[in-house]
Formats: sequence, structure tokens, C-alpha cells
Amino acid sequence: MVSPACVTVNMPRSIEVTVPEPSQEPPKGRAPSIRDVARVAGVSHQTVSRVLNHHPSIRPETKQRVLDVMAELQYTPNRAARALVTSRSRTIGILSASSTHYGPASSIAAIEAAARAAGYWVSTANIESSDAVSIADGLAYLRAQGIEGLVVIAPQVRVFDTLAQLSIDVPYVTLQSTGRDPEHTLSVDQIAGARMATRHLIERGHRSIYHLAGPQDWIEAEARMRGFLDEMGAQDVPTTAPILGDWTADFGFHAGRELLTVRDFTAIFASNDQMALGVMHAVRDAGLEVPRDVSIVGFDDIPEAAHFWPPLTTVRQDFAELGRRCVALLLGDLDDAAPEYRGTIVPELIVRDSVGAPAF
Amino acid sequence: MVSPACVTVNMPRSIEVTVPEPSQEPPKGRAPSIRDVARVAGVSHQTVSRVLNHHPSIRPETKQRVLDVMAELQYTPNRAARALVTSRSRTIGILSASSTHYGPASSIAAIEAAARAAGYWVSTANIESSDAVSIADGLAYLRAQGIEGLVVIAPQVRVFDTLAQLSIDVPYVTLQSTGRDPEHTLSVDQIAGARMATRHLIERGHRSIYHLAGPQDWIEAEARMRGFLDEMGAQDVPTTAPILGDWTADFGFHAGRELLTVRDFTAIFASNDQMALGVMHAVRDAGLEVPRDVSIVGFDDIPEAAHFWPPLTTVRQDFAELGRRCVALLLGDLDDAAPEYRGTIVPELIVRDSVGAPAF
DNA sequence: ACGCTCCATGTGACCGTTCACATCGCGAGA
DNA sequence: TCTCGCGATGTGAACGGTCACATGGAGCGT
Repeated sequence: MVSPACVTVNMPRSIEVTVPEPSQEPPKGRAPSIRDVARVAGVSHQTVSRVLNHHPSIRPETKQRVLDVMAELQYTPNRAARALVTSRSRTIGILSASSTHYGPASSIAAIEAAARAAGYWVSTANIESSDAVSIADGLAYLRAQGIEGLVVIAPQVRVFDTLAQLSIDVPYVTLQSTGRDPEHTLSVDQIAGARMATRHLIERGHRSIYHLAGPQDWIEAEARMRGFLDEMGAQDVPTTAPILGDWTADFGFHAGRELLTVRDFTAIFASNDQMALGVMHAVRDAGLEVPRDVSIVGFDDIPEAAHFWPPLTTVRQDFAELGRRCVALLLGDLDDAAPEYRGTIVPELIVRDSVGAPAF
Repeated sequence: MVSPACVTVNMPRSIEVTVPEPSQEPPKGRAPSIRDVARVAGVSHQTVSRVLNHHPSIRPETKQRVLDVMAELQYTPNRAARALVTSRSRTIGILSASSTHYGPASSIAAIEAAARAAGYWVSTANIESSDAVSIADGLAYLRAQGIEGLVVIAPQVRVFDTLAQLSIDVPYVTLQSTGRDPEHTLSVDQIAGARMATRHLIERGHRSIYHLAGPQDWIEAEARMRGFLDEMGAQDVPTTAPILGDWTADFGFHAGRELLTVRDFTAIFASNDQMALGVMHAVRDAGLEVPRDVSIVGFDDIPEAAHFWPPLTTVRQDFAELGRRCVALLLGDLDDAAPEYRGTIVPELIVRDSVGAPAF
């Protein structure tokens, strides 16, 4: 909702430092360095470095003097120089698809906030199509930045393959539960969430339920589908094959229209809210009503879901918390801190008005 | 719609290079450097550097040899080293609010893609609240990265103030038209878009139209409001004071409910699609219908808008194009290339089913 | 009073690039 | 044939931090 025109203002790049008492001026156009600070403060550059890194053995008054000079000169540490010598970029990469959707966007924002708080930088690579080339491009872009950790919000299956091919050797995290590798698992339990949604439908009396799944190379899509299948099986409800979608409302609309030509179901569990919205549109277009004729459950609880018509029953995930934990997990590996956040995030069923008793 | 658990795999950080013919092995754990390449290729490090920078006077066969060795060693240039010596980070910063919304998220994705294509990196700082402190934090974060240009997708008014205070001296661009400073203006003409929407309503016979505006420290919110006001004035329709919102569907819902207690209007022009959705919800909750009782126009054309109930008439903006041009403009400043993209992006009225004749 | 430890600080090298400048041929013009 | 110019390449010094190590006192046990 943001937009148009563009104002640019061009300004000189150098920082004008006005030192009141004429001590030695810092060099020409460059920003002041550690040595400039040292000179003005009357200490060695190393002492300045120690102040910067909170080294314990510095006399408080020395420290304060250095700090004062830093402020006076508007000193900012040079990230490149530090990265060069330590060979640590302190950068976390995010490989993301459909970053314009609410879920990924929220997670990205949370990751960035958490990383920033921990003194890390974040670099995002968006891939438009999820073919191997785009993925490889995105990963190459991140690699060139020397990322120390990677978060994958994209079709994981292919990403992992590409990762191996490019021999990118950083710890990585993805935002969903696989079930395998529980040691390294941080979960909003997608499966549990999908089961809640499915159970809700079954409890309301539905027996013919379709599942509109997400792309199957997204592990969370797979997990939600598995949850659906598990619950259907556990309750002994006959299952039809899930329909594989692409997360968009458009797809939901077209799939819904298709499905309604036969109309052998009373409910649909969509793998995200957008697809659920599309289905509702198709239902109305067919002259039917939600939930009278068809009941619908979504997944994610995007902020708009409460205002859909009818307000959508869905499964809420805390994307922000997810992003935060993700970073905690990565940093645990990176900094050998013990990540506290391995517990499971429990999703929540938000009951609104899109589910009713079955029509037949 | 992405989510849950998290898989981490830890891998060694060093790159194992297997050089078939035992030439001198590169140093311990570090990645191969320009000198490693030089040694293996039998040239000087400077020659390698020249190959890297496409220097004209290098013999083709020398160049090829170096290229081969680079491939063999899996050499990747070290960004930090380069940034250090050139004091150019090749990084563009984005300061963004509400990055989870479709518009900003789309622009960000486009900016990142365009920047990547131009060999630049992108760093995003999200601000959660738009108070001065958050803004200052975000800007400080970006500054510490040595950004060379800045894109602002946030309440610009405050940002500009803070920018001045922090004495951040980089070229910047914002994603909207101000009207002032036409020389540096890249416009999706918000004003024109808002006028189109308003005119559409007036042409359909509406005379009592409310405007649900965005936060007024967003310049595009202001521009859309101005467009609304201008058109109303031009057509001699009496105007009521716009209502200042916050871009969310929730706000639209509550504002709509409030407005409907009086119901002295036949149409609402909302400053974005989310607020329009909220209003439609309120209208239905009041037992009324869109567009029979109230007509509604939105702004942005988010992908879901076509599937709202009723499908929303709105103004489409090409966020992606916007992001692209934004980068072109910045890079024009940065690299002294002539930015070709100063023309105006014309928004487009998408007529769907949320506007009808006035109820009274 | 001696030596040892530890605190506070300084010195110089090094990280991987680019930059400014030097060098070495070789062909062309006088 | 001598020199000048230029194309192709090499040499060494930055850039702004951190690291490993050195140094000079103060405090303290014996």
C-alpha cells in the first residue's frame, strides 16, 4: 500500500567532523578510524579496540575518555575491516519464496529483529520461481556475502539439494517441522495444527472433506497434509486425495470452481488463508453459501482473515515467535550459546464463522 | 503461511579444496584468496585482481588461465576486503514499516531483485512502531552497515527528521510522489490514482463520500488524500473530513462501524485494500450490503482483492516496477549512470463489483 | 628485598583487496 | 637505430580492524 514517487537528495559522502580544539584532523574524506580516536584520546589503537570489545582490563577512566572521543568524532566501527580480520560476517541469510505473503513476510521481519538484537545482520534473497536455477542464484548471492547461517523459507526439498551442490557449508534452519531429526527441531507443530483443523471439521459432522494442500516441496505444506491425513485416518473418515495448490487465492478460486462441478464434499480444509479465500469466492459464485453449503477452514490466521466473509475459521501460527526462535537456534550454533527455544510452539484453532454443520 | 519446526545441520566452516596436482596448498582453514589463485596460475595477485575487475589490458590466454584456476579453487572474492579498500559497501538500505503488508513487501522484493541484478546488496531494517526511537534504531543499524543509498518505505516525515539528526549523508529515495522536487521524483502518481477512484464514485452518482486515509506521516497517504480532496473539489462535491487510519483491516472495520451509526454517506474510498475489507465487513455486520447500500473503493489491488466479497474495485499499482525504478534512481546517483526511469508510472483503476449506484 | 603474577597498555603483523607506480618488451615514427 | 608510447604485467603500500606478544608497574607472599 505504499508507493509512488520518489525523492532523491544527494549529499556528500564524507563525514564532516568539527573538532573544537584543533587536534590533528582525521584524514581527508574517510570516516574516522580507530587510530584517529586513539590519537585524540592519547592512547594506542589497541586500547581503543579493547574498549570496543568490552575487554575487562581497562581502567574505567581510560575507557571513558576513549568513549568520549568516539562520541565527539562520531566514530563508527568499520564492519568490513572487522569482518576481514575475523573472517566472520555476522550475517544471517534468508532464502525466501513468496515473501509477499503474510506468513513469510512476518517471519522475515521477526528474524531481522531478533538478529539485529543479537548484533547480527540479515540478508534476504527472494526467489521468484522455485526452479533450481533461481535457487542456485539466490544461494550464490548469499554465499558471496559470506553468510554464517541460513534460514530457508522456500521449497526446502530443492533448496537442500542445491545447497549440497554448491557446497555451502553453513548451519541452516528451516521454518517447519519435519518430524525427522528431532534434536534440531524447532516446531510450530504444523501437523498438530492441521489435525486440529481437521478434527474441528469432523466434530461438526463432516465426512466428505477435501484438502487443498500447498506445493509439496514446501515441508510445511507436506506437514499440513500429513496432519490432515493422520487425523482423517485416526477418526476413520474416508479420505480423498489432497489437491496440490500454490498458496494463492487465485488457485483456491479455480480449484473450488472445479470441485463444485461435482460437489461430493461438505467441507474444505485449505492449507492457508489465501486459498481458503479463493474457495469461498468460488462457492459464492456457484450460488452457494459458506458455511451453509460448504464449510471452510484455513491456516495461518492472517490479519485479514477475521474480516473475510464470513470471518474465517483458521489455525493461528505465531510467525513472529517462530522467527525469533529460528534465530536463537542458529545463534546457538554460531555462538555456542545454549538455545533455550527448542520447545514446541503450539498453534491455535481460531473458530469463527466459516464452519457449520454439513449440508447433506 | 510458512512455518513450524526447524531443522539445523551443522557443518564445518572451512572450505575443503582438493587440488589434484599437488601445487602449494592454500593456507589452513581460510578460503582461497587472490594470491592463492595467482600462485597456482603463475601470475601476480594484481593480474588476478585485474581479471576480477575486467581490466582491458590482459592477454586473453592469461585471463582464461586465471579464470580456470578460480573455478578449480572455487574462489569467491571477499566482500569485506573489497569494501575495506574501496570504502564502498555496495549496499542499499531499506527502512520499512508494515513490511508484512503486500505493498511494502512487494516493493522490497523488487528492490532486492533489482539491486542484486546491479551487483548491489540490500539490507532491510523493519520498524515496528513508528516513533522516533525505532526510526533512529533502524537508521543506526543501516548506517553501521555503511549503506550507500537508502529507500524509505515508512512514515517519511519523521524519517527525514531523524535522518538529519543522525547526520546520515546518503542519497535516498522514497516510494511516493510529493509533488515537490519534481527533478528527483519517480512517481506512481498516487494523486492521479486517488482521483481516478474518487471520480469513479462520483460518476456513479455518489455525492456523500468518505475517505478513509492512511497515517498522515506517510507521504503516500497524504497524496491519496490530496487526490481525493482535489477531485471532490474539481467536481464540486461537498467534502467531509477524511478519517485518519493505520492501514489495517481492523481499523477499517471499526471506522466503518462507527460511520454506520450515522450513515450519512453512500460510498467510501479507502486508502488501501485492507481497510476497504474491514469496512465491507462492518457494512455486512450492520445488515447492509456492498454495493447495494454502500459502495467501496480500495487502493493497491492486492492479490486477494479479486476474491473479496464482493470483489473489490480498486486502484492497481505496480509495486514491482516501483521497486525497480527506485533502485535505478538510486544507482543513477551512485554510479553516475543516467537513470532512464524518471517517467511517471500510471496507476490503473480496476473495476470490479464493490461500486454501484448510491442507495439514496 | 626478591621474584612472581596479573593488570593496563603498547607494538607490529596480518586479513584480502585495490591503488599508485614501476618495469619490461615491442612496434612505430623520426 | 634510437626513442617514445603503450600494452601487459609486477611490486609494495594502504584500508581499519583484531590477534599474538611484549612491556612496565603494582601488589603480594616469603
